[in-house]
Amino acid sequence: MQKQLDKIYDPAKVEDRLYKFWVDGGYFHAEADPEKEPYTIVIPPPNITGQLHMGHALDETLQDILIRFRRMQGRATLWLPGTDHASIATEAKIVAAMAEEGITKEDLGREKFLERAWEWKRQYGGRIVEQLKKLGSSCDWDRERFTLDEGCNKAVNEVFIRLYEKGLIYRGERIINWCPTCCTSISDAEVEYEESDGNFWHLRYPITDGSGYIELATTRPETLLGDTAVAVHPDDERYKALIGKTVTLPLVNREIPVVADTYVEMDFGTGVVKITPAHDPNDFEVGLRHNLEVINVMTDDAHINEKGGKYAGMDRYEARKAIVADLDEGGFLVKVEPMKHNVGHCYRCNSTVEPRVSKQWFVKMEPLAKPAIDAVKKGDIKFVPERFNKTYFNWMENIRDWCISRQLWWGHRIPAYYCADCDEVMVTLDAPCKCSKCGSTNISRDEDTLDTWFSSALWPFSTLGWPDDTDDLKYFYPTNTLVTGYDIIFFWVARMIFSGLEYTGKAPFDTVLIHGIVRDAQGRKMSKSLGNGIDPLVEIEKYGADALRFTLATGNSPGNDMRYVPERVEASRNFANKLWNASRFILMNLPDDEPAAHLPEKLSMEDKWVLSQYNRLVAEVTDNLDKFEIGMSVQKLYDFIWDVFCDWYIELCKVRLNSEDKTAAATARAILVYVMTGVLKLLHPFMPYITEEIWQTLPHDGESIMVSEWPKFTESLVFDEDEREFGRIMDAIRAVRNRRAEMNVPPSKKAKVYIDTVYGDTFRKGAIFFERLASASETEVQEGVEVENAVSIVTVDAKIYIPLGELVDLAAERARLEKEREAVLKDVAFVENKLNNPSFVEKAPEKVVAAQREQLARHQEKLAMIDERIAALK
RNA sequence: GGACGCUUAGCGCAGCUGGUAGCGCUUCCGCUUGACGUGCGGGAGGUCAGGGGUUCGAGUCCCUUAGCGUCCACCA
Repeated sequence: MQKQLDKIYDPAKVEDRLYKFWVDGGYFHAEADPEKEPYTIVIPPPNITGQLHMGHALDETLQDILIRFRRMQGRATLWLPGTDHASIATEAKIVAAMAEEGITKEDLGREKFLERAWEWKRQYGGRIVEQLKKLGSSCDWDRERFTLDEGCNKAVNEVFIRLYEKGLIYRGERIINWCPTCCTSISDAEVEYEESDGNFWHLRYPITDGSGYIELATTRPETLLGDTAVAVHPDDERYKALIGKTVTLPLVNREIPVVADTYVEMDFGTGVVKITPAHDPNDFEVGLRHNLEVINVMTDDAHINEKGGKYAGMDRYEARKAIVADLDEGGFLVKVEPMKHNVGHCYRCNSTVEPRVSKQWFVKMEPLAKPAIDAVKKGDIKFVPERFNKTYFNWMENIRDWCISRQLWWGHRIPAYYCADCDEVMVTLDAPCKCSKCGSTNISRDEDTLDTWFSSALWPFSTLGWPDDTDDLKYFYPTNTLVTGYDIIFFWVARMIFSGLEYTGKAPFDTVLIHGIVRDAQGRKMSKSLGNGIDPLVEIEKYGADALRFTLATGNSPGNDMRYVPERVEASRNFANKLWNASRFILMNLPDDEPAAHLPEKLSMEDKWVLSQYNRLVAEVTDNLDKFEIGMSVQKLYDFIWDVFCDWYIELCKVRLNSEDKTAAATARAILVYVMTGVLKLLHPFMPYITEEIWQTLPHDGESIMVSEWPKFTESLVFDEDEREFGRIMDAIRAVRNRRAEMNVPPSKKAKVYIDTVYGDTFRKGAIFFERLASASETEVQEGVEVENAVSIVTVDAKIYIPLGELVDLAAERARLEKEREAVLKDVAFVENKLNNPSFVEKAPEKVVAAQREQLARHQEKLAMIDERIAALK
């Protein structure tokens, strides 16, 4: 059987086949195993409406790296996947689709609408899941969940009822953010503020007793219709006399009081504020303090309602125009001042949000926030990087009650029932057949559903069976790492933390690994409107999933944004190809009956060198992954594989592989397979496909690399002395190459290399490599040897001569040596300077001082050799 | 108004607990070297944004200034 691989790695031929192999093998599936330590990640469930984008690709890649790493370490590893019902986004899509057919939600009715929504979910909800698979994500698909499935619904109801009974969920009339397009309330977190150009309309309201006017200013003149007071600061001398009097509201002719409230800033505007309790959160508070009437003047779709008199029926902006015109005409408009101010927009549809009073359900946050803050303070939960603690604290410490009811149908329906006769509110799991208070059967269920994030907040435990005390919950919960972007800390992470603590008594995870967003090559956010998004699936098709993953994992540090530069994916693709060809080389040299990776008894200097380097790599990569330093670990793998293994070790091995010495060749093969196998394992979490494909082709034990054992650092495989020894050879080879390149000698022009060194044994062992790697025709190692008419090269360890015949120019040789001497002198001076500084020697750690002394000795040795050589040339 | 981040080679980025600056791409020179030209060898390119401080020693810690960016709050 001749093992043959293509010259170029073609991911398309490999990926789907291997993914199927993994799924069929059940390697992604996790079971509670008391013998093992669990490791759990729950996926941030992507919206069913979504398409895979680079943000997902990054998020999934990081998770899969951690998951595959821990799985190979022997942990019972669960990556729990699923999707989010995304109430607003999904409902909006379905409503839009229906609009094309000319039907509305109301036409269909709730039940029919939901049927349609589920049908839509069945059709499109699976799309994103299939896309996740393309990345190579090793999720346990047997446990796939949906935030609106039965289990999640059970958890949601349980939580709602418990919190209600505890008094932490309440229903009340409060100012909420209303999206007139989505026609629902949204939470504070769902409002995005954007600075925009507006006007500051200065108005004057006549004082009812005829004594004049009071001037004030507003950015939303249409809310005048709902004004129920005018406020001034109690200490404001200008207006003290007016407090307690009334003014007559222009256009409306309502008599409203002038109240004193410290909320008013005397220095801002005229120091007078019109108070519209129904349409501004601050005004609402003022209204409560002064017992003001609350007049809601707007409809659900932001038109003026019947309370607005002649303006009723107008859109809010039409009304604004009309009112301003009427005010002007009536002499109530003093001036219009252009002004920039922040306007809130719905994070889903970007409509301008309308603050308004509405009867909604809220979660009382203060008692929940406190333990959630403590959990992070105590270190039960760690943010990586740590700076996000601050973001989190800042939000949690200033949090307001969470508006959780939504005027939507697609979502978890609120388990509250109302008696039409006595207004009793009943919050229960099962619909009551009669009122618990008056016995009436005239009962109806709350029409509203819950904020999507209410169910997402329970995700780490609802997916494991909570509220039932299941075996899975006991074993896999609390989960370990949560991986997500900083843009979602408030929406999701914070809410999972207080939810987990409140309902399960445990922090839902111990670490939150935060990543940034993936931007385009120019650093712009990828967006639909800009059309600058890069489709991960297209990239996978072009370069392979491994290359994409590798790119996203490289040069990326936690919490920071990154740019997606096409050249980088190419570099990753090239790296995959490099690895592929290295394995191709090894395979070409392997007999059919080659045993799986093992270490032979008798190792050469270069074997020990590479094993040492490899072994250190194992330690470092493992350590980096333990600390979530993913970018660093991947960089080290890249450097080792390309530089140490391919450019050096494979080249070195060619000598033995081609020699007559069968034992030597076998040793080289064994080390090649050993290191390659180990490196494939270390690389597997980052590049799962190619590593599996190669691993399967190489001699191996076990079914799949993904369930093979993660390499362990082995003390006995550190060979300091051999590393040092081989380092001398490498230095010398590099010096020879360097000199030849400098002199423009083509590799085809070979010449004998003479080496004068005190490290005779080392250089005799390494002599052959000068032929392989430094264009030597033959190599002679001899202490004190001197060669006439040769190019000379000095390293710290050796003087090297290459008789290059007509190319040798002794004057140039001398000049070059003089130049080199200058450079070494500088090095000597630099180190000497340090060592001559008494406070350095005194205060610096011994290790550092010793290292500097050694450094100096090396510089001096080199200097001495250069001097000798210069003397000889004279 | 508050908080945070970034500023390192032409470009994109690393740089962990402070000890004479690294990677990829680009660029220049050379190479049909029996794994790979998606490659090999060699080179050029940086007063680590400015200023101050701590320290024997700072890209790395502290203060400060500037530019860019993000988040939170929000004065009607």
